[in-house]
Amino acid sequence: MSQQRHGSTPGEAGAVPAFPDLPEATIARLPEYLRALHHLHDGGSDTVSSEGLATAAGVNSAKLRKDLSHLGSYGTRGVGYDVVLLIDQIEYILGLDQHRAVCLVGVGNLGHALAGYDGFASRGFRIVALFDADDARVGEQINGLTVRHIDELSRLAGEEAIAIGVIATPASAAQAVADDLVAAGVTSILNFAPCVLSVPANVDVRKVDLAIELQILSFHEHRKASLTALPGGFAGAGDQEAVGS
Amino acid sequence: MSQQRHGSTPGEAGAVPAFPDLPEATIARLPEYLRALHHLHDGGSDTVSSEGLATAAGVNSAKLRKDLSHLGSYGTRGVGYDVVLLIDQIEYILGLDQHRAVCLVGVGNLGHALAGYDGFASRGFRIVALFDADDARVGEQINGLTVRHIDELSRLAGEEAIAIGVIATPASAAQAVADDLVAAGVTSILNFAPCVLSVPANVDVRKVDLAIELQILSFHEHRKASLTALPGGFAGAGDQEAVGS
DNA sequence: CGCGATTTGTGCACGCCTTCACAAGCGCAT
DNA sequence: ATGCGCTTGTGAAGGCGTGCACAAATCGCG
Repeated sequence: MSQQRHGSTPGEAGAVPAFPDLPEATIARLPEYLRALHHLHDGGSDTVSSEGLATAAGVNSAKLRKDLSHLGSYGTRGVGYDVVLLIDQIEYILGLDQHRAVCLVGVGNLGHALAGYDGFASRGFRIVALFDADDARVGEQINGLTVRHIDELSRLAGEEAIAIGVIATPASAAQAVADDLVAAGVTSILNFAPCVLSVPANVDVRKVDLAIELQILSFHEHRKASLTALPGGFAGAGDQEAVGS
Repeated sequence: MSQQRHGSTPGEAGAVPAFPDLPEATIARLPEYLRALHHLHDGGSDTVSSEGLATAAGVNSAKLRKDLSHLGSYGTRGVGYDVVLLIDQIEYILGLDQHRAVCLVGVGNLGHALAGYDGFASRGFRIVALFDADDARVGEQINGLTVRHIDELSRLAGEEAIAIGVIATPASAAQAVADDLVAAGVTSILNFAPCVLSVPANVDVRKVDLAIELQILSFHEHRKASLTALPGGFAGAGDQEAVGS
């Protein structure tokens, strides 16, 4: 869905290049397919039908087939998809065959958990550095990494190419950190701070706001509650509808 | 955005009810507007134009106006929107005026951080209970709450109505926990476990998978890398968009 | 009181995404 | 070899969301 905008591709007409420009919606689902495929692989499956994989990934089978068709014909009619082949293919498209270095800025409550989160390492992402602006936290050891001061970020960038930066700071510090990351050559940012970041067009930003998810659920709770309430009449508590004229 | 499906509304033709059924895309943006509005309010603004609010929320102004128009006419032409009025209105729609009890299951690495996350409390969500299946963790004090065993969930449900459950367990345990939550009367679930949950139609599930976000960023990194290796060389990068804030 | 500046609310067109439905292709049994 | 059943891949239709462009409405000022 609408994450922050990223650079539109120039209208270059590549004829089925090594990189088909997949619909954004498809890209967002590929990791889900990948997870389901790994699960099937662990369960001993060699092949899987679109119906089976769709169920495992929680989507419609037609959608899944169309998604996969975008990255080429890797299925066999009458049989299904080769699990291993499809895993390799999706991992290639997602660029997971290359281990991307991730750095994490902000080792507070959330950042601390992210630094130790198994789900990153188990899917090929290696956190190579932790940063914080708080001197009290600098030097702390987390999961085998030492927290460094944010000012050292630019120096680290010279030593190791960092592709992805994760921001887990308070909102007030996030923009400055983003600027630092961009200056250090980072071109992808995962932002957990509840604020809008301004970055150059060539930098991708994805935002995860935990509270927003709860608020969306809250809306649905509110909606469901208003439905179970008696349908006829009584417009509930919110009677602050000032009638204009 | 395709989160897990939730119950379709019966085709009842309510004429501008107290609850306009907003487009899902709009709902997902309302919390963002709300955050921007609070920020403006703290800054002393009484009114704000659609252009100003749109910039603060990182969206198009036409989109913002259309979103807000769905919940009624709360703006004044030639002037803008009354910040406080709009805050109240959005909070009402999102059901944030009612404090919803949240319980959290799984006090591991991530769950621990979530239990102490300020962003929940500061936006009206109160975590009232923590659960875990690991006896070694039961009894632990986190942020003033005692971790209880998952089996006590049903008993707590009798005492206090829990609207929202947060699952922060490993994927292998998530479905069983979801079943327990549903049995306890929970009708909204926020799932951090990387798996698909199966729940009754009247239960809403939203999923947050941190690793998926990284994988999507990885894709774009891969894409960008394959573009720079292309003909015209160097696609102009450095046009930072100036956003005063 | 009237006029111009300003901003909201929205009709409309466009594009993306989803879903259906089916032809094309593949393997297997006979 | 041939036909049958199964599954993929895709054309087409419909729905949803976005963004433009403009009419309607309001305020301030002379």
